[in-house]
Amino acid sequence: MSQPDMSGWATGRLLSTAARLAEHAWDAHLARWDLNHASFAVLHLLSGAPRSQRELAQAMQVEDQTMSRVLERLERHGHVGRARSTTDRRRVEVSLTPEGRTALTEAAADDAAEALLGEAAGDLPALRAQLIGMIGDLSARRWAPPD
Amino acid sequence: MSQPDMSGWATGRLLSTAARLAEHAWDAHLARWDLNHASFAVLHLLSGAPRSQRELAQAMQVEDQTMSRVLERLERHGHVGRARSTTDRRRVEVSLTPEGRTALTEAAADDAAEALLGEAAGDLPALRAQLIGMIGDLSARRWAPPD
DNA sequence: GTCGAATGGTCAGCACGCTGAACGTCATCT
DNA sequence: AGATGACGTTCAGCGTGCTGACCATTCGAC
Repeated sequence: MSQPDMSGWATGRLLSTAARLAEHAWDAHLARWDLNHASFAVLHLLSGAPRSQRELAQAMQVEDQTMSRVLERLERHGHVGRARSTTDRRRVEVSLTPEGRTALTEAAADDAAEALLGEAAGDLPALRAQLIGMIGDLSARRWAPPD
Repeated sequence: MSQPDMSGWATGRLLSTAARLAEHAWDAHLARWDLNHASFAVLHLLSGAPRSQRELAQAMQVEDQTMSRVLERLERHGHVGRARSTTDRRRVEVSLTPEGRTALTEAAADDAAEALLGEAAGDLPALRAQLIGMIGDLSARRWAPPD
């Protein structure tokens, strides 16, 4: 089957398409544990210590509202617990449940998706370096200080 | 402001984040014409000749249902017209309206987003080549023949 | 102490992606 | 011609992302 010619595509479209395909492959792998690309990354962030929702949102470069719903889903599936902080009752402390920790460990163990991307990308380290540089640049522009 | 350390991020997460940031910058530019990254790409595909919805979906590497709704929105804003084909009444022929063509021309004229990505990415041609290779590989796996 | 601003989360609503299921239309085979 | 299957589109529903608006809590200035 012939691939469409992508040489004329805008770079943004290439990025979105590649991201979608990567997410799809990853989600297929993570579905076993009722996880997906977003929630898995959150579990990973929580593996060290509990965090507030805003901390998680910032670490994921996502808006608070988005994180709120991802966590709602994670809680619904029993992967995390949420409890209002006792010292600051505005904050919600999010922590891994034992089930969440197990799921994280198992899902991270055979990371088929990362291996897949390794094959698909010619030079994975170079790609990662490019993406990291790009994210740094674009997110600095987006949340630029009102100078 | 210190960037979070992304060296530990999964590659899929890097891709998604970079794509989201690129889409955001692009959408901000296209909002003037009631367009966004998805609908703009569709207009571009239609600039040559009218197409059926399925053709558009395949060209965009997207499911039919998704394309259906993007087109519904484009029609609502007057950028495209949709008409049942006379030769095959299952098909819907999508064509640019004059307003759509004007919007496409204007939006494509000063493509601020592509320039932005050019700055953000160190080596844009290399990045594009990597992404194109990756999309080819991943989409072949996804829609692999039932061998 | 009180008032107002800043902070942390949530709700409502939109858009793009996906899956699964339905619908009308064509094409083919008998 | 009638049944069967393939095709093109849409509907229902979910998930992640966004924006804008709202609520409760805390902190600071007075």
